[in-house]
Amino acid sequence: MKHDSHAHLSRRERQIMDVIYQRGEASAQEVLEALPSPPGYSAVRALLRILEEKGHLKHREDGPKYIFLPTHARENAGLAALQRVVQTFYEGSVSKAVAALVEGKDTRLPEEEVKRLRALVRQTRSEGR
Amino acid sequence: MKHDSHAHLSRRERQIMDVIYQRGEASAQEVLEALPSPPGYSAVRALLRILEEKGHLKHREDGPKYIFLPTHARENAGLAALQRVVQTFYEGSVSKAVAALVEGKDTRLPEEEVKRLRALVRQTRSEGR
DNA sequence: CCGGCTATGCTAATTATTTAGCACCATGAA
DNA sequence: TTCATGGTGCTAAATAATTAGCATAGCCGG
Repeated sequence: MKHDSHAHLSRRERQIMDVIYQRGEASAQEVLEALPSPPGYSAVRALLRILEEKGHLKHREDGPKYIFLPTHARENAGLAALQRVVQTFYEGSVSKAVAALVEGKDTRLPEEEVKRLRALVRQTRSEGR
Repeated sequence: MKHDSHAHLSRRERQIMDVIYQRGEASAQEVLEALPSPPGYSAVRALLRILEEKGHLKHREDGPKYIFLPTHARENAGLAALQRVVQTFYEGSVSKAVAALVEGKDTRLPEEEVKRLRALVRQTRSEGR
């Protein structure tokens, strides 16, 4: 488990990665619009370039412009983030974290979600699956 | 959903908050030891003071020294962090996030955890609990 | 062709973060 | 008492992050 990216990214870098993960991919313009207290356009592009140099982003060209996307698949990055949270706030206990999510005051889950959860847990095998 | 603390903390600040959340509370010395590529002692204390000014930490005195602890209870901070991750990486779907956690390759859950999960989900009611 | 628009790359300046250093206070041992 | 130890606060310097500005290239409409 090497990529604790979040630990070494700067604030803006993190914000930008979050935007891109959330959308899947984004142009400089789109990133700009999604940033809190957005800086100038060139600032965003500089950061995007840096993130690409550091290996967190790559881009494809769409006509004249660059569309940026993460080099590490969303699933992996998401899992890493989740595990980090579980580690930091829930003593490494997945069930405590899930409990918080499910019972949390802001989380009224739609019926559909609850169904999925039940199905999920039913299938779960313990250590030697 | 106000406290998206992580979005506006600097790198070191975040690292320190993580250490303190993980341990519950800590002295400057303990924080220092837990930090990755640890700086000098005064650096740590400066950061602790700043975090206290910003309202993220408070301290109590234990003999001559300060023991720092978070102002926002672990549960709240943890839930906020979880929700942020769910939002960023799983399109807001709790069940997708849980699926990742439970099926993730690094997560072989101990039997005990699985039991708790099952119990949890059994009790879960959907939107109007 | 030429000007306006929208991209990009790069550099330099500004601003924020991070750090070390020094002065000070309390305690306990010689 | 006197000094070593281990804590604190504050300030200024070093380093890193963030930003704006300017030069350039492609494309489209007049």
